[in-house]
Amino acid sequence: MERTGKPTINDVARIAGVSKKTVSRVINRSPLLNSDTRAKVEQVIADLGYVPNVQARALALRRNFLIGLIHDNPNAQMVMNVQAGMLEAMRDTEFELIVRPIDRGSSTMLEDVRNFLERQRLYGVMFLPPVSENEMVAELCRELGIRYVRMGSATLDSSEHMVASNDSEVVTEAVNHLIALGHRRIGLIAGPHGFRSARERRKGFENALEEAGIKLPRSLIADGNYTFETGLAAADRLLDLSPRPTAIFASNDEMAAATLHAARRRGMSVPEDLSIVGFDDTAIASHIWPPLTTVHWPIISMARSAALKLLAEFFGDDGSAVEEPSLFPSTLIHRASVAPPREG
Amino acid sequence: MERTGKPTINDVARIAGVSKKTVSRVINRSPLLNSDTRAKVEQVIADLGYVPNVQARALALRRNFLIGLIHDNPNAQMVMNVQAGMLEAMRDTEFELIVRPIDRGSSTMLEDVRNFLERQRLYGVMFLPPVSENEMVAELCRELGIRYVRMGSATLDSSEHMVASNDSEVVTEAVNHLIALGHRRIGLIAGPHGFRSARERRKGFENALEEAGIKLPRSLIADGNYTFETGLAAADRLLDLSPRPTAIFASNDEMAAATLHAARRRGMSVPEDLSIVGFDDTAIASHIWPPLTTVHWPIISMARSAALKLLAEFFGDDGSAVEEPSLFPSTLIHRASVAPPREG
DNA sequence: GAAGTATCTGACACCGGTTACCGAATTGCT
DNA sequence: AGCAATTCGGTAACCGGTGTCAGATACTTC
Repeated sequence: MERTGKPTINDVARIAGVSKKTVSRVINRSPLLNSDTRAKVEQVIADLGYVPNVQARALALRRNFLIGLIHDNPNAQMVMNVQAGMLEAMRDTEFELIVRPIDRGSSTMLEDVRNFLERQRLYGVMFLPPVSENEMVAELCRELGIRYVRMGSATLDSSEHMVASNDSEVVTEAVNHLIALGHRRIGLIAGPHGFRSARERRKGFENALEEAGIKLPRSLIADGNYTFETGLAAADRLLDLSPRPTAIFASNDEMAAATLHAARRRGMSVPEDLSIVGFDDTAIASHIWPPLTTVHWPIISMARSAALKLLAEFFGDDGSAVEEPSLFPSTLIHRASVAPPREG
Repeated sequence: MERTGKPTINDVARIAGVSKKTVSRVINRSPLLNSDTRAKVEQVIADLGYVPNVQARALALRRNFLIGLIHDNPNAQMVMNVQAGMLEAMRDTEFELIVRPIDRGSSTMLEDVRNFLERQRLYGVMFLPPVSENEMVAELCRELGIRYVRMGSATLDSSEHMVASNDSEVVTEAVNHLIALGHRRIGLIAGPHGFRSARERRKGFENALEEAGIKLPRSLIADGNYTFETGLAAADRLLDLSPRPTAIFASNDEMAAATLHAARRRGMSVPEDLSIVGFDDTAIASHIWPPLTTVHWPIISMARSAALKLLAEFFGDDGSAVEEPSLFPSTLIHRASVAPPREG
């Protein structure tokens, strides 16, 4: 009998002189197995170079060895960082990453997610903001019995299902810093209303001004969408004001970069004529000139931790011993885009 | 008998009063089927909301409905763009995207790729540079009988397996532009030696100078790694030269942005004191100030096209009728980072 | 030494599809 | 009408694993 293709569990069983069920037990590290038998089977597995068939396991277990990433995020750099963090956690495991962008606006969004989850039978899934802020997708995962973790800017779920940051407080800190330098007319470029992170950051901004007793004209708040283009429009609107703001806090780095772009386009110097603070600390923040003072959002760590939460059960044994953190404090990074206002 | 969970092919067959084989034929659009039968079965499928089980099909067909993306690329924005292009092509299909970064340096790289491909039984796989330039991975796909497409900066494979651009020529064009403006001392920040794209771009650079009869001191070429950090170091080295170059071509936008950063850090004006040209036209090129003159590399289109090549067979019927292009011309984008040298 | 118990191991059905093969039904042709 | 060719649909085996449960073996206990 010619042996073609890869060896299967049957080949292993036959050669080792045991049943395939026993081989299955070896693969799945079943505890109730005689160690001699185990050693014998493992030897055969090694000799043959046997690798269990993923598809067959998926069928029998009704579960794939795939981790999903569901997102609807306008910020490419951020998505990339999340992927990097997750892949780091999954490195050298048998898990793979499957990426699924969805359309937040679509009326079939929830159905799309459901179909995706039901079809793929993922081992676990991670949601990025803003989808992660949608309570219904979490509900859906619970209903389908799928492990999930949500990433967000506030705690929305229990620790095992959440990695969050403290956006509000750190923005307050950043704005306090501007105030301490003497800024009084401080503009805000807000994020999209649908994002919890946008609301948290705005809240942090308003808290700082309120604490300092600064009354903020409504016109100093401009709306953006977390994209460069909307940031540019918002910045232009703020810089057209008279008197101009002496500092602007943009709710993410893309829009902060756009603010810098807008300022320089009209011949202003940064930070002399305008101080700028961003949020995220993505690559662009340190790449542009002057490098941006911004809030470091530890997104790679968050993503890694999220993936580890999903895999915790698989790694088993110590499981809860090395509990992954759920709150990741953001920190203010001082760079060159902030200075005292020009004239006191 | 209680019906729990999702309906299976057996349920459909029973209710429609046909055998599961017939249902299977309907699903797989088998041509030899009575249209009445087909209609009846399709009706039942619709009523039940039946969806074929992906895992079972994967097992039986020895093939998954997954498209892989294998990359080892330092440029996050580029990888993101590729994903966007591929996902666009895969939108509304039953295919999903599975992402696999690998470690080019690793001695087990080829084994890693093989294991990945063998385990996952992908429908097709796409390789990004620089892995895509490795002839052995292509050989591997042929051996395993897996559809593949390589993305690169030169034609390395037959049309159905390749999407390529014309880096060399367009760089020549860009440098000719600098020469026409009067630049004579033009620096090059080269990409890593292992990248075909880096060699093509360098070749284009050297061709332009040669055609113009400009002899280039070796010191005007600095090595980079396509990352911002290495670009910064290379730019610093070039700007330390005396006399300084009046223009610098950086082999990608990241390094061009770093050059701008380095120049401004030492108080130089761009483009007055230094002209800069980049390559890729990623987001950062238009976001920084001044916006970069750069080469637009149509990577999203390339990626979309690559994915469509992989899926061509699946879409079937017209198949070769709408042949996807394989060569994607890059074009020079004129923005504000280039001007004539300061003094004639 | 017999009975009881804990520990392994194997037979068999099953996950939900597909393919091979075969028989039945329909159609075409003389 | 009779026979072959063609089309359609069904049965059974298979893809390569896992769950259930009973049987075999080893170890205690009295």
